[in-house]
Amino acid sequence: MNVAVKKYKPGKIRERNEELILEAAEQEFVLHGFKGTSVQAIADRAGLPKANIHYYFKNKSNLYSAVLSNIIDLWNDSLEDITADDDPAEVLRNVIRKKVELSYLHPRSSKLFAMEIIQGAPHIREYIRSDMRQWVRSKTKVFDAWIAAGKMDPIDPVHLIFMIWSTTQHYADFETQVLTLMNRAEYERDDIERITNCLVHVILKGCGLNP
Amino acid sequence: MNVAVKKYKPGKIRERNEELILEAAEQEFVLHGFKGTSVQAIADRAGLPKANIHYYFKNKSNLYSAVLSNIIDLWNDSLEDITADDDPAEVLRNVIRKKVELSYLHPRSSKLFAMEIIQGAPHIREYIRSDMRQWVRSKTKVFDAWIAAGKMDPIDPVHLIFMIWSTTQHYADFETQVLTLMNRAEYERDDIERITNCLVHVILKGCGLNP
DNA sequence: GTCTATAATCAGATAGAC
DNA sequence: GTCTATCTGATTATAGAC
Repeated sequence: MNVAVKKYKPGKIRERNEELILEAAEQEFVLHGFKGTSVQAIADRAGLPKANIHYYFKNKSNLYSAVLSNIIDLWNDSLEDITADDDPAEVLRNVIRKKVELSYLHPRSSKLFAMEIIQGAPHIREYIRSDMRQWVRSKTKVFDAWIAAGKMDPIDPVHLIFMIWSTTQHYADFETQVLTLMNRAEYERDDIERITNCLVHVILKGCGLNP
Repeated sequence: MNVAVKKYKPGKIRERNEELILEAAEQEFVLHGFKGTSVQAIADRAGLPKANIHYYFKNKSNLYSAVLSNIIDLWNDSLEDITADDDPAEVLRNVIRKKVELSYLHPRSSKLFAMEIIQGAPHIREYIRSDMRQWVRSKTKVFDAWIAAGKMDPIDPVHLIFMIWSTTQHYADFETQVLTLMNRAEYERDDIERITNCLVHVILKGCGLNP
């Protein structure tokens, strides 16, 4: 039997408060950037005294890194297990659908990640240089195999990946502009379906695949 | 004869200093956002005392608006004069080329505009709602005419425009990520050519046009 | 674990000498 | 037009009572 069982819900408060703070922090960081966000504003949004933020996360920089780390985990599981034997059309269809879905469900995550990159990626430079580069390398190999096998047009795999990222994340990052230009208050399920179909059509057909 | 001619280069200093300040401000705003940027940092970068910034531009908000206004002017001249009689393939080729070129030549402008939108477009909401929406409306009519004439696949024109914007501006906004993943220090002329050709191929072919 | 009070620093903006 | 000095308020972070 676990000894901790006798203690009164030991990590429960901590877990809940950390969650509250991370959520509030993400919102504030998206609205005002890292430097522009005050710890006070995060505390107010989380409904906690400012000092508690410093109690749970040593300082603003640590908190920001924690938020970014959560985001990277959330967006990391796509295209995970493809091989040269898979059907490229089906793989691309699934990736595009998944990315549009993520943009729909977690626009704020995408926005904060985008802001970090736009500002020169000062906090995640190393992640891009190592993990992300490794990931891209392994995927491009599969694309190259498909091209060599004549399964798709010879599109540079790296730029194809950029194209999928940019077109799908655009609906999260530029949400404000997109919705205003479409004269809508927020995305509906229908919109997501239409966007996905549109992107799948253009990108797959553009790669010489059957949409 | 102009009376001002007798005065000692009246607007010269003002013009030069305003230019210096706008340039420095754009750099700082991209790096730290509106709230995160201090007037002192802009002054330091411009090589002027802080008080001069307030002399030329009433306050930080005015300066920021001036920078954004410059950016909008710079990016505004594309797709300006297309008609239903034009060849869609040629128009799209030119637009993509022009947008990639702008991203190459003025990445900072694109970045700052992107940050403003990501943060909810607090300073340019009205511009998007009026001028930009009007512009999109007029262009979609041309696309619709092309589709009705069977000149291209029935791709929703609005999403096609978003696709062109997102894929081209990605190379400016996500410059840090793109260059790191491509293992390069900066874009070369060759890269720009390759990127343009790749985007032209996929998008045009994806729309049922001849790349 | 929680939160008030406070220290030390930095921000935007302006007055006023030059 | 230029720039130093300064006001006022906000900022991060911490100390210490509860």
